Amino acid sequence: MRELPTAGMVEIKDVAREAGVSTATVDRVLHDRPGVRDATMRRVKDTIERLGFQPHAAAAELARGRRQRFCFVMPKTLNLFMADIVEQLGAIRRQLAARRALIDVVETDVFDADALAGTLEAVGPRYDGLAVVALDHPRVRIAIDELVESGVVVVTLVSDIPSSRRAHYVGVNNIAAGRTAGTLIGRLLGGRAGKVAIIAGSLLLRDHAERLFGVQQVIATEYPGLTLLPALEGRDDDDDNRVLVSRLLAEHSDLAAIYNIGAGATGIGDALIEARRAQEVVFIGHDVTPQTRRFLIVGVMDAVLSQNPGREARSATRVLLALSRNEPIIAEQERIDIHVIVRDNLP
Amino acid sequence: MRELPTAGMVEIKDVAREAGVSTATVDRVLHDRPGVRDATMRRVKDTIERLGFQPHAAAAELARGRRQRFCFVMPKTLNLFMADIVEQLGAIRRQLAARRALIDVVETDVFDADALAGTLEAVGPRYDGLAVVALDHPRVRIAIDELVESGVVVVTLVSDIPSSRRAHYVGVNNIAAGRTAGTLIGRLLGGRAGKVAIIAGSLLLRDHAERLFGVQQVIATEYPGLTLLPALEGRDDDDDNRVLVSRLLAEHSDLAAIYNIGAGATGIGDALIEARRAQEVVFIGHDVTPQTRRFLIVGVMDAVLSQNPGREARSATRVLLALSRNEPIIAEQERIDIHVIVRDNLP
DNA sequence: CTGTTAGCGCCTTCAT
DNA sequence: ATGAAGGCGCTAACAG
Repeated sequence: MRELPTAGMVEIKDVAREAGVSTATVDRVLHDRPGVRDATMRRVKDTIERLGFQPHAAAAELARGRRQRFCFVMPKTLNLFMADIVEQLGAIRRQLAARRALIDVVETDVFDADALAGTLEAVGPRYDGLAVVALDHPRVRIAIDELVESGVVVVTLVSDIPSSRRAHYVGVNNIAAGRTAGTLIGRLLGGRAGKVAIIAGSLLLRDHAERLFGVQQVIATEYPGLTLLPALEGRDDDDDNRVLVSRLLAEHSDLAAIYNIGAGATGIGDALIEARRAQEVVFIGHDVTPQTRRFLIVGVMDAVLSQNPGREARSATRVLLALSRNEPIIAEQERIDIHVIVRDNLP
Repeated sequence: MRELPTAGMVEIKDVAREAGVSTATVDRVLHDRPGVRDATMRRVKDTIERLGFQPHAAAAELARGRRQRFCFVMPKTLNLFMADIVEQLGAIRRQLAARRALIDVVETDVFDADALAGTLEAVGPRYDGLAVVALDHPRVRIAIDELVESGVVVVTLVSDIPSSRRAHYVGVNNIAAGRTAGTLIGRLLGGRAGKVAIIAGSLLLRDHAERLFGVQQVIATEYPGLTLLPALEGRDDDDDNRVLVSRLLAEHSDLAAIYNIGAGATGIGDALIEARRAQEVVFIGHDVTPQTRRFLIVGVMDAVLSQNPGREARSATRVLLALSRNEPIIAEQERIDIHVIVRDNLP
């Protein structure tokens, strides 16, 4: 059993006394503020090290008395996944109130680059930090970069713009998600040959495009028996998807699998059931919703790839808080991973 | 865009003034402390509600000035997964120092009920909270219950004792994990018939026993073409496992799948490779380690079920902190879920 | 039952 | 370049 020294009992005044300076000087050294001779600085740093001094976080937070404002810029038409994030933000808001930080949510048309960029320009400057579901478009990138330039912390959420100067991306690696879907399809078909259909919401969205890229990679190179049909876009809409899939099923008697890249799983599942081919066709999609949950249980869907909306909301908030206070973030803690959900590990 | 009121600016003294009482009384009401007339209490609660008062967490923490000590009771012989948890605790320790809490780690023989119970009795009373990798044995349960009785917060970690009075269990639903393994095996075999072997570490461990139960449930009821061989115990040891699997492969030419419930994947994988049946036999195990990672990439393993050690360590810490301060925990945030990892979504 | 008051440990003017 | 002193908002001990 390891007995730690009664750590954390050391306070600034202890350091000050030991180093023969005032607490103000220790504070200056602690935060790399100017106005301290090099020699003094070194001496203070040494004693901090020697005594193992750790500033008391609560005391610092209280004394600083800063308040911060964050804004989440979300899609105007919330699908279930996005709605879930917004709902979680409600709970988070309460916690943040106790830390004197607040979050607003604004909704905008994320498919319209001008609208999105306009929103960012309009609301951004009023906040210390922004989380944005980003459309990867030059106009949006510029708006983000300008906010960053003016000192606003920006994180991208769910969909990234890697070329922008955003501080952090909260979301999964979507190429890996697509690859995972590809591998699952290949393995679940167990060598069977046939056609694989991909339904996306919109390939303008970077997350959808990346998933498509990933699944194509795997199917094309690892499963020569499978033929990828051209990706279809159903705007994440149940009705559109139902029509698309009904047509697919009619045209391809050897359709072996469907990968739904975005939302609108209900339309696809219903079309499969209607055609009585729900059991024979492998169907993989994203996000656990009441619909996909039911489809998994009855065997219409075979696997759902998911990211935890609550975790993403909390991660974005933590990152925003930390970065706007110039504190470091723990990368490992903020990694969002892809879940593979089957009937038996549904949350 | 929703404009929130400049929330959180309300302080205790505002509430006090509005309610016509002193700050001390507000504080009493806030914490349900005795010594307040019913009428006053109601009045204060109303104004708190009306003003939307939220106590400033940092100020409260500073004023209270409590320090807490926690202890993690871990297995003496650390497998990679447990070692990972301990390593993460090192990082967490630093964060906790800033909150004036500290954690010790003690290692003990968790397979020996007397030793484990003895350790709990010996070290427990010195701490505000304990996280225990628990062996489900009456002696251990009693030790835990007595600690709880004396006011120590106890959480079980990775392996639970549901019948004990522990405040919380940090870990996955192992029956669900076993069921997930069963479904993956069944689906990956795609209707092929054959035998399924289960290798456990020790069925005395509740987590192993539960996984076994789960996998048996699914295979027996959903995949009649598959025959479950009696579970073998390899003490999570590579050498033992290698011998067991070599023998299995020799005896059963129709061995279709292996589910490794505990550690020691290397021995199993090596035996499969040696027998040149690595590709044909479906091999599923637990926990991402350098070994299982390599097996996944080269196709010896088909899927790994995993729980994130860092997340579990942090969750246990958060829960201990919250409960020992009489704060609520956010269940959803503390849920540990089972990850299905294939080659393409390796972290 | 209720109010007064002195901190908690750090940060931040304002002097020196 | 350095120090002294007053708060930050809440809690707890002590009066009344």
